[in-house]
Amino acid sequence: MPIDPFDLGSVDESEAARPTGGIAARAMAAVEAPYLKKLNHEQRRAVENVDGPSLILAGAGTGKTRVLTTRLAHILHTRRAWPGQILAVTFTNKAAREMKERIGAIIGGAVEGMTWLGTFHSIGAKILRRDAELVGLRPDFAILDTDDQIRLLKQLIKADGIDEKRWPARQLAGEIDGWKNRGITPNNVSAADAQSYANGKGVEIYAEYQARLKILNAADFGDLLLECLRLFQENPDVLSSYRERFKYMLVDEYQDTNVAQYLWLRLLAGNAGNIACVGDDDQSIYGWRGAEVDNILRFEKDFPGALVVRLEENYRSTPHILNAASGLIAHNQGRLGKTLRTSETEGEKVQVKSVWDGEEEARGIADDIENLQRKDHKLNEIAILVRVSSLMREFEDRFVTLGLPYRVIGGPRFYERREVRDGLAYLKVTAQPDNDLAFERIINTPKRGLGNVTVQKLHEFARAQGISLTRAARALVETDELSKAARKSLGELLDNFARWRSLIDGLPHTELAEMILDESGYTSMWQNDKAADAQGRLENLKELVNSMGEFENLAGFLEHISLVMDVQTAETSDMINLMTLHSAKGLEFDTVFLPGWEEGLFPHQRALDDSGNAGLEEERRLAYVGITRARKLAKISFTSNRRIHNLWQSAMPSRFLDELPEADVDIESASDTYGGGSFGQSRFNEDVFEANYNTPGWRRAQSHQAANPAPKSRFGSSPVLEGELATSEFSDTSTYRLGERVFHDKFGYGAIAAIDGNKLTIDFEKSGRKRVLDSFVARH
DNA sequence: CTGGAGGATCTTTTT
DNA sequence: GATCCTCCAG
Repeated sequence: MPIDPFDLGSVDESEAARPTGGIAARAMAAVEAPYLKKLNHEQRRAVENVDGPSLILAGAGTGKTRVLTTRLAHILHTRRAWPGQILAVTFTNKAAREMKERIGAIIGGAVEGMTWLGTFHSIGAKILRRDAELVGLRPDFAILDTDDQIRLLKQLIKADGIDEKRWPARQLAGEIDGWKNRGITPNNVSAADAQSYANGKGVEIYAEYQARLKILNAADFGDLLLECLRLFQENPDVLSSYRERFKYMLVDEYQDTNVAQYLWLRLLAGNAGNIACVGDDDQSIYGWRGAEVDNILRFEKDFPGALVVRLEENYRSTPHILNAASGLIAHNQGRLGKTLRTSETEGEKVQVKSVWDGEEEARGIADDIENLQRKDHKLNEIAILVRVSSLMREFEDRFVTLGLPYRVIGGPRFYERREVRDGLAYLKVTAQPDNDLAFERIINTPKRGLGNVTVQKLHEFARAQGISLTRAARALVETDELSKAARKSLGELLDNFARWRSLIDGLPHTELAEMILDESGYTSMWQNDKAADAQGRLENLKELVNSMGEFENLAGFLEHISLVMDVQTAETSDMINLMTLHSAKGLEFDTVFLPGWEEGLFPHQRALDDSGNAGLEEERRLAYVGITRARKLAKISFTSNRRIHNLWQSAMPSRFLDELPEADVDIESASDTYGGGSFGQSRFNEDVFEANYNTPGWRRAQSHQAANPAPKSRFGSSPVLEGELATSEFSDTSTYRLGERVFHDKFGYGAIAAIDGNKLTIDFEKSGRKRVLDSFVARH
């Protein structure tokens, strides 16, 4: 509800007088603005201390967004700044959108004046466009996405004679992104970093790549920040104009900032900046894409005298859920430390359940959901949070079988689908004739006889002449350089583009888009495709054209989609929510299922291998994020057997399970984790096991286990039968004796505690009691 | 230049 | 299991 008595929407920003937060205004504010009444003591401190740097540590469910938006409203209300003088940055478009909506709800129309509210990248792009020439670009530069980036790098790698098999472009793209995230230009890549790709050649290509971008008049996502930094550093006058403009700065999710963003913020904030950063070090889960938890841990050093407010009153979860999450996260070393509390007293314990395999896990969770549904639990209020998206499949299969409605959040995004990207490429070439990457994408899609040979010739010519591909094509069509067929085909394509281009101003852009897709043959390409998904692709193309309707013209649409890759969906029907732990951050549900808590999967082996203890701590934060999404009930499960890449692996319970405080956890004893069950047996055969025990992951897990023997687990002690192979090829009675010491490839050394036919129960020294087949152990 | 076969690979995800 | 990529025969 708009409550602003000053009607900021009508204030004329151009008038000479600037709001100074004068005595009168402050006095009015002191009369206790209504929006302040809804806040608790800590929140109020965070809102009212608007001058000077402050760090707001907002634990999960402590009203972070409310504080952020109220603080903004407070600045406006007390007339300390105009809407256009506040810089407010978020990470995602979704967050920016939400913030805008919520501020709008407090201050009304004045939110439209907040022109500097947006993501780091969109604000970076805006700043760059204003002074593009100063960094060697034109104001209409194109923004490349990851796909374009990789295709461009491939060309450079090939041109440099590097074996692309050995050194994939994707890897170099990752390295370059990493450098850009850390604010590193080609000139100051460290020697050690440089070695990581093609014996140091990576840096040369990085430099070539930057040069190419300038020629193409393009910037990638990293450049939107990195080039901004250069702009500020090389042009003090530009920097100071922005410093003067931004009276107040707000940063959301500060724990996710990377070095480049950090430098960007510091430059803009200056020494005495009124900068407020909101974040939670315990929810930093994006280290793998450059986020530096260190930024938040170091805040007080960076901004001496900063006010630090901890929001610890949790309004979301029950005490057991909070305690379980707190107990878990307490195992991390590098944290600022917060203790969440709640005034609630009731609630169920966190449940932990052990199951045989992924199928049983999905079945169990689906059963639970049906039971909840009978008790009128909304499906919308249920979420399943998985570590990796490949785990979603089992659940989807089960839900489809049962007819339970569900939605996948995250997942492959609309603008990343092939057909949408192709369609966009046609539009881009029409609007931006020199967009080489877009042109190359569709030059032979649909097939029109313009293959590698032709494209290579165009490239050579374009490079030699220093012109773009379409210009090169235009020139070569007039000559005999190309084969007759290619010449004809290319000529037609160019004529088409010229015609479409001439219609840009004459035809509504949605109609033009339809025309382009039809006349280029792109639509019929999919119409003639017999593949099952062709129909869906055609619908996506329609949707693409539809979505253009909201924009004024083609150029405006293209600018929007290069920065906003997500599509806002107004999904209202009642469905189960299925997503990765990463995309769950910021959301909350009454009931949350957390499947797949197994060593190697969660914590993920790759995180441990790549980043060691830091990786482990990030995984633990991810677990913390998962548990704290739940308001009333959290159900964790793990399997004994997991199929990964179509290979069966036996799994150990996640170490995180042992880190949950016992008092807050209920262990649901394994229904049928081993032996005798009606399922599971037939899935195993010796081949699978052979394969299993030889995978790299397996060996890795073993060496890891040997290096850090896990403490005896409350969960690991339930016996697990390794492969139910009780068939004729094994003797019925084992030749082993009770008490004999044996060695098992996976579990290590142990003593035989019981013998049942060819099944042995063994007390392993490192992994507790297991049931295994005698053929998997050796006498020691 | 095209299409199909065979091979390698496979966290997380935003902009 | 699925996808993406390369290689080779037509």
